[in-house]
Amino acid sequence: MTTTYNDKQIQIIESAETLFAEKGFNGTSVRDIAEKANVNLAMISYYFGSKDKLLEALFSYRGEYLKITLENMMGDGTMSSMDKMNTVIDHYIDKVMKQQCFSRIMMREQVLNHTGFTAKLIFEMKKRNQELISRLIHDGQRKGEFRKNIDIPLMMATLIGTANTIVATQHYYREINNLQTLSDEDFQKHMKKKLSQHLKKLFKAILTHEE
Amino acid sequence: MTTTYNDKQIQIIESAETLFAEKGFNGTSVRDIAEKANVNLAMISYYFGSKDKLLEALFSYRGEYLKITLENMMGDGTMSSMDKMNTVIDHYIDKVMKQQCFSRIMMREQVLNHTGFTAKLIFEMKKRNQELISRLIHDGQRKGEFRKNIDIPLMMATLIGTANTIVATQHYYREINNLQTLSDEDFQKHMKKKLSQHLKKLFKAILTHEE
Amino acid sequence: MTTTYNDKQIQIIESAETLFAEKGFNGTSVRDIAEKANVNLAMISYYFGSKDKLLEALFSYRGEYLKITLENMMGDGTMSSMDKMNTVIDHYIDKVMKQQCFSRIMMREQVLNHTGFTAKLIFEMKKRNQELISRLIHDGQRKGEFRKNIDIPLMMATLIGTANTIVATQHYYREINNLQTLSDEDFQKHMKKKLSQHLKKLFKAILTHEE
Amino acid sequence: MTTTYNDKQIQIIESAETLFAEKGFNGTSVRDIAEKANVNLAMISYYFGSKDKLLEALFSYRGEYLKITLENMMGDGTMSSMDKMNTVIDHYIDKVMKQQCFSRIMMREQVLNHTGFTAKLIFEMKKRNQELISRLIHDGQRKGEFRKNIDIPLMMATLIGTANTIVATQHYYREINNLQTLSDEDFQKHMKKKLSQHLKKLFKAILTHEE
DNA sequence: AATGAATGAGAATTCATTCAT
DNA sequence: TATGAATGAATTCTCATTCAT
Repeated sequence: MTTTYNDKQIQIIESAETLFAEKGFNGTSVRDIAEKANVNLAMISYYFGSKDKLLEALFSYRGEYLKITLENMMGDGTMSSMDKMNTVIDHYIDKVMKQQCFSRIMMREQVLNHTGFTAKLIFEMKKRNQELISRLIHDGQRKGEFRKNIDIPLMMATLIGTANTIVATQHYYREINNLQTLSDEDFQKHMKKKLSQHLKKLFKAILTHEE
Repeated sequence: MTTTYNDKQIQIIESAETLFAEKGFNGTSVRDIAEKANVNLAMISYYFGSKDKLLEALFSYRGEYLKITLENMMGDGTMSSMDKMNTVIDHYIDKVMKQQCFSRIMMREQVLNHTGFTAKLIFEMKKRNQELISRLIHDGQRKGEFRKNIDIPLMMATLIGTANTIVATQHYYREINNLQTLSDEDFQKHMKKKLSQHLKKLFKAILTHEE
Repeated sequence: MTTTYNDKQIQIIESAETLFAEKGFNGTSVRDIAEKANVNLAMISYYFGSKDKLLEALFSYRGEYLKITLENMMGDGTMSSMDKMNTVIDHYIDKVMKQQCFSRIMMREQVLNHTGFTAKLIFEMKKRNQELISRLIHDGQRKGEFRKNIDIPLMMATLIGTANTIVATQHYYREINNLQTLSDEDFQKHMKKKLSQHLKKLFKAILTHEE
Repeated sequence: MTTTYNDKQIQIIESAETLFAEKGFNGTSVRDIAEKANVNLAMISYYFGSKDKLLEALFSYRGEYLKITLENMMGDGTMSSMDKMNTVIDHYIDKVMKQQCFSRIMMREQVLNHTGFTAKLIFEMKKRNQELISRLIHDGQRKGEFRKNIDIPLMMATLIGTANTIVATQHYYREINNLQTLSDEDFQKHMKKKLSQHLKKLFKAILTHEE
């Protein structure tokens, strides 16, 4: 099922990713991509058929991430549900930060009235995540760790919305907190830690505090 | 400073808004806008100079909202800081839900590496909001209502990210919660109430709970 | 129903006609047409929407011919059926020779497995002509002028096939008959006369001779 | 002189023939042909050099037909000239019907202002046929079977034009005569018989009737 | 002998904008 | 003030062909 891409194709996909993140899908021309990827213009059609199909390829290239490790963890009897949730949070943050470009693209694309392949893919990712989280939460509720009446979609929106917003506007965050002196790497670490603490705190409040 | 627009111009701006929200800025052609607004194609260039300038016009048309009422409230000595914060939350939710199209556009545009007018405008909105919130929080801290060490940008990211994400993906929310039978209006009310409760709970946790 | 075209449009249509006749529809680029018509490349899309639509326009521009005069003649009680048929023949030859380019295009296009507008238009022309002829023939049969058992489609194929083939290969005809010394105009006249005599003779044989 | 083609080449040529007949030469891409022939794309260039050369190959592959049997018949002293002519007619019909695709292609290509190989080939075929027919007719005239003053090119145009037109538009013919219930094979036989009768009748009229 | 990968040239079309009126 | 007509530039994509292997 999972397509594998050769070096040239990956080169193209990753160049496209950067550009789509910077200028949007429609704002990026196939010419731009060819130039950035250092390949012949026609090669993009040759390999992917069309610009749309290239976007699809990008989604299947990036879409696989995350799944497996989390699903393994779910059955672990030694971890508390809250620990599991915190692991999920860290995994999600990790993903968003590792795939910043792709996250931007997804964030943008999900807002449009898409009907195509990507819309379906985004929907499926969402659903899969939703199901994972639901199971986790219901487990926690059964064990008495989590309170009843949790609005999962809202909770997810907080996870996704907060992480993506802060990453998308990280230069504001850096400026406001006077972190320009930090190296890029250190800043990323710093932001990641802060974001992790913040979201864990929020989730604790959502999952355990009585009204 | 604030430009006023005539009927034709507003017609154009609002048509553009809907289309930009649906199909993105680059995905919308000036022709589309002219058609939707029922005006002559050339009139758009005539009135706004260019498509970019039209986007700017949209931002200044929609950007004004919110400011004043909140600024008046700030000085009010009879309200607790938490009440004020809750009012801000409701105001923001209100804005996002009333201006769903515009919110989508902003969400999309803020992600791009813009260098133009809109980037500046978005930055200024953000800054103004940030300052408002900062004042409010520092007041609360001074009065002992709020705890120390609050990461304001992260908190803002949660407000903005959660609200926009849930609005942008409201059809998922509706489906998952089996709310298709509600009228559109009732669904909006329902979502708004839930979102308000959710965010207020989160803010309470952020602002008052000890680690 | 009948669209009217402005000067620019006619200029484009007629340039396209010549080129389509010379090099075929697919062998002609929009660029070629624009050049020949001395108009901007984009104007063709502007006026006709697409190359296909331009072909349609050509067909409706040229397709009207012939109809009316013949239909008037049909009711004429003073003419014999054979006279009427001879008039039809002359009209058809006239049309093919006046619209040589268009005739070539039709001849080519009718051979393809078209499914679009032009196929429908050709079919309708054929049908209309067929009906006209059928009425004429049945009249003649009722009056005892024509014999029974006439295969009308075959007869039509002879009319259409002979006229178009001779026109399409007129340079052979000219060469073989050593008519290069004639002026173009005189040659056309000559060919027309010969073709007319030939077809009338054939039709007389078809319509009146006993087996 | 006559090239022989190996299996792969014939596979390619015949696939090309079908496609050229369906969609025209310019409407058919080398990719289409490779796909239909189930061969590698590059093999077409490899074997034939270019698309144009492939068309030439098709013409020499199909062009040989007919010649020999007819030339043998010419010298036969036992047949009347009219019998010979009828044999030629049947042979031609046979050829057009057996090589329907190729006939369509020839019909289309002869209409274009070609200057290349195919134009020459078509011209030579025409000339050869013309000469054959001329000899036959002059024989008949010498023997008193045929009348004087026969316009051979016009007569040929009737043979070629009628046969090709009826074959190219056979679905009309079938529909109009309500022959949809016949099997394809039976319909072909029916059409062939009718066409043969029709043309023989016409030729008799041309060749023998006094004005 | 055969082919997968690659490409330059050119295809049709759409775009935002301009300009004469 | 408003607009129909027009256009240069850029878009995506397809094409026949080549070439290293």
